[in-house]
Amino acid sequence: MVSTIDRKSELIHALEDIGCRVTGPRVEIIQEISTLEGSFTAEDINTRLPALGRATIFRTIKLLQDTQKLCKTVLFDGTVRYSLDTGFHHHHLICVKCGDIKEMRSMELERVLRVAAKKIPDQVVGHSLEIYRICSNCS
Amino acid sequence: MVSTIDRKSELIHALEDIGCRVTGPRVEIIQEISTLEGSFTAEDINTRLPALGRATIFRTIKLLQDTQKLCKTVLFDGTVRYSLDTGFHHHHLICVKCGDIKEMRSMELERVLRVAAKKIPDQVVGHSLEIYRICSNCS
DNA sequence: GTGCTTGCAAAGAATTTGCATAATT
DNA sequence: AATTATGCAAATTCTTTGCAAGCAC
Repeated sequence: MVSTIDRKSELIHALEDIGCRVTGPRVEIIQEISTLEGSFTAEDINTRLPALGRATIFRTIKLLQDTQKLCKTVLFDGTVRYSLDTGFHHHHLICVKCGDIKEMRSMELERVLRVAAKKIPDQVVGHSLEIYRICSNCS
Repeated sequence: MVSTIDRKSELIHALEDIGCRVTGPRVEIIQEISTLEGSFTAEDINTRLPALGRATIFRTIKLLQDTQKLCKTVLFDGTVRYSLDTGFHHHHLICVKCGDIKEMRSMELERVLRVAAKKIPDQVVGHSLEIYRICSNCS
């Protein structure tokens, strides 16, 4: 299990690595993201950090996506949510009630997807798979 | 192969079935959708039928979704595209260059997905799978 | 000090809604 | 004739941008 502190410094270092300054607002946003267990929306951060400008929140989220540490997911209804990213290829378990997103990996699924890709005449460049569920909090 | 005419009357009947009137604007929109081979955006229809109000286009598209004959897909970049729907469970083959969407079905994939779902402790209510490719027009 | 960042407000883009008018059944 | 549908324009929602002032390095 990764601690909040570890996640926080990992994200801060990731920003530094792409040449960003470590500023107060950015640290505050990273703090919130690290504390949140599941996925979140830009609005979630805005609500928790009302002193920050929305633009800063969107800009920081974008930077974190650039570091590959944050993953953007557009849900079936068009809602945009973000979740921490391990950096490995993975799929999402999405709760249809609260929108929470968890990562999921399965070698078996990947294998079948590779086989399926071979049957497609065009060049396959990737895939995304979302499994919809009702999470334990919501059921 | 389904003809444009068949698709058109199928969509018109589908609207009638949910208690909608068959109006000029709706028929025009259905005509365009039936003629288009792949997927399309609301803007595509608006461009082809500039005499119609945008609101009418969005409202008609929504009605067609209600009939289950039209499928809404939100792409990785947030773009919204629509495509004709067979009504059966299926997945999407999406071209990363032009956004074109084709339906795809695979018993093998479904089987593996069912097995994967059983391993998830929560109640799984569905899934969606998109395979990204470069279509023959774009490659 | 220099240049990257911030917050505000304004601009955008996409979609929805209210309402008077027009068309369908 | 009774209702539903349309088109326009205004309102929404979410996100981005321009810019002067404020920080990090």
